[in-house]
Amino acid sequence: MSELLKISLPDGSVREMPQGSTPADVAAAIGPGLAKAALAARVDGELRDLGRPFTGDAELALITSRDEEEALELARHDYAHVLAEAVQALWPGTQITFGPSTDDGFYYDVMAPVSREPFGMDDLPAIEEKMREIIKADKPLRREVWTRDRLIETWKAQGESFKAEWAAELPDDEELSVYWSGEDWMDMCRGPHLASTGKLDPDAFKLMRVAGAYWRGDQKNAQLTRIYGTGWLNKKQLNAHLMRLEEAAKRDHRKLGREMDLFHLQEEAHGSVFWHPNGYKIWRELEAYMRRKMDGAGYQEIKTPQLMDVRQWTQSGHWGKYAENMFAVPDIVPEVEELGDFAGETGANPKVASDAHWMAIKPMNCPAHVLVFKQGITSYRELPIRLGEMGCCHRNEPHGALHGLMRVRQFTQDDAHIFCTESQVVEEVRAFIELADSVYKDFGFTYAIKLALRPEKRFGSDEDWDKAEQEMRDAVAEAGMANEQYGWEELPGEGAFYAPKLEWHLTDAIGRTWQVGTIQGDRVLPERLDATYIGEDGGRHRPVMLHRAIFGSYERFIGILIEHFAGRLPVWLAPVQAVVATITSDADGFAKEAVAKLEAAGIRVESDLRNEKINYKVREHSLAKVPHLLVVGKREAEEGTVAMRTLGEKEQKFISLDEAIALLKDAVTAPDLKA
RNA sequence: GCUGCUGUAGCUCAGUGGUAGAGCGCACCCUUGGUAAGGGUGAGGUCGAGAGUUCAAUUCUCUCCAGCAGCACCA
Repeated sequence: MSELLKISLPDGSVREMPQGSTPADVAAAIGPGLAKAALAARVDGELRDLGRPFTGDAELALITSRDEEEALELARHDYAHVLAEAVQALWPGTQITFGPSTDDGFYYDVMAPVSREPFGMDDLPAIEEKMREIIKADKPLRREVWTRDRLIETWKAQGESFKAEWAAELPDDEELSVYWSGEDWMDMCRGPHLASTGKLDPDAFKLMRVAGAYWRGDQKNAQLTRIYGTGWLNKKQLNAHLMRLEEAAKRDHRKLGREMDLFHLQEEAHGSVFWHPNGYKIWRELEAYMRRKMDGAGYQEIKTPQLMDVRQWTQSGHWGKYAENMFAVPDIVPEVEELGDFAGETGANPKVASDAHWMAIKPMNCPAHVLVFKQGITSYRELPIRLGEMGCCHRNEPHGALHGLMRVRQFTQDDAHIFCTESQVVEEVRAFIELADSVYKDFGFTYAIKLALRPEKRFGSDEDWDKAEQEMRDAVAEAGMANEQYGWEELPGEGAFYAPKLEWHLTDAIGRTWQVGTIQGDRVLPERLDATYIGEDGGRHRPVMLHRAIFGSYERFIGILIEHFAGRLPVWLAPVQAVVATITSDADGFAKEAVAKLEAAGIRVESDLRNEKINYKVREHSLAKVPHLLVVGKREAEEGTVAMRTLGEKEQKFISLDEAIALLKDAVTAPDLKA
């Protein structure tokens, strides 16, 4: 009976181990270093505890802190358990419910005992201290399999009504396990866990905040307190994370937008941006840039209606699927008496007749682009047709999702749709990949390309999806980007319901990623809206429609730029590219002359003739992130020179006004216009 | 949309059951100063909106709105 188990390792070797062995035993057999470093095991592809015996021959991979993703996940899950243990140790009678890991940490939902108020921020330091004690005690974490009845009874006996309820509802086919922390605390958990609490770094976590949560996310249920923490493998990682948060706060585009007077938001139009002159200068510069890029790439710009009859949206399928996120408008002229209080100050709603005919504000541009394509008869000889639009769209986003420029209700896309034949798809996608690459490089971004594959709920046959996905792969391969350098990755299940989606994820200056560009091959909408072209054979054919964008939305892209550059935009985008500041009023005349010349040279320049000291002016314009400051005093006025101070540089240049103009003219040139 | 927190001057924030304060900014005056804050004076607020409790509400209660954090969502 005591046959040896065959355990295959990632290097291809096979180790024979006695029955009842655990991954920990294998680690020990390989070497003491590995035994110490091992955190968990992957057994036949499933993450397991080190101490859980093999049930037969198995493939084993040992997880160490070098497997960062798994190690972090394990550590965060363990921090969550330690958090729960700490809270119960401090306040016996606290009920625990559920505590998973999150993107950068963990949380646990708990319910304070009746004897005290719900937990608040003030309680966090004490909980952290207790957590450190538990970690330092290095309590072994031991798995046991229990019967359902025993679980339920134990929880009931401990007054843990939530856990008892949950235990009763766990699926039948699942082995029910508990984990002991030492001998005095246990929690029901599927695992896996680290071997002991001591595997966690007591200085690599921090409790961040508390928030309310309902049991099972349902507001009819009891209200719990969710305690959030961030957790890492070591203190260095934690500090880096905290630094990132601090740095991100400094770069927050909402804060910088106010300080730099770029835009504002207010409740009467929440989710829609009021662009100020400075902010709109950035927008116009970007728009002009994108027009040049798209004109150069064979796109034709169009402009389509903001409002279309609801029946058009019904036909395209949007009304059925997204009506609740669309804005609809009754197609009526309000009569004066119907306006009632609406015309006054109380703000009551206008009356809408029950038989009003409804229009909807466009949430996207594609149906209108198909309608443009469908005008007249198109020959295959005209394809591909690339229709672009700086399309202003409205989506009624969930209110809790709105966030500065990043998530808005009104936005403008650098949108375009390419109508082409089946055989042109790969080449069009490849050309787009290169266009996108040239744009992101102009802004200094690195990026990853990912392919979002078919979702569960989808239109079309599996063969169609096979083909559509392969087209995208082929195009990326032909562009030479299906590799690690371009972060190439496929994301199963994340595509749109009608098509796979290539996505561009930019990495910003502090390592965050932003999904901006996308291209999707769509065969559904041309079908629904009956778009056709005449083929070589004289018959009607369905074009493929490629939806694509590079910035995504102007609003969001500007937000990303502000955060990426921390407000110090490249000179060609800076709202104010130079300020001429005087030292004394003797130089006012020369300053005005300099401003006039700079303006004539196409530079966005302002003068600062205020009765202030030069120190004050330097400080103010530096804080305003003006890239170039031209200081003129009596001496410069007499000599026709300027003292040019560039943001971020210590040295200033003493040069003639003409030299300064030449330097600035070069500095403000958009990257695509540089030689 | 869900949960928690927040809403006081243009901005950042303090404060109070008897209708409010600071710093910065702004205006005016003095100062003409050579590279990150010169000095003085002054203006500026229906304390998010509505209702309730109260002799009295910016303050307490409720409802709504918006913002922030997280979650869910993102064609």
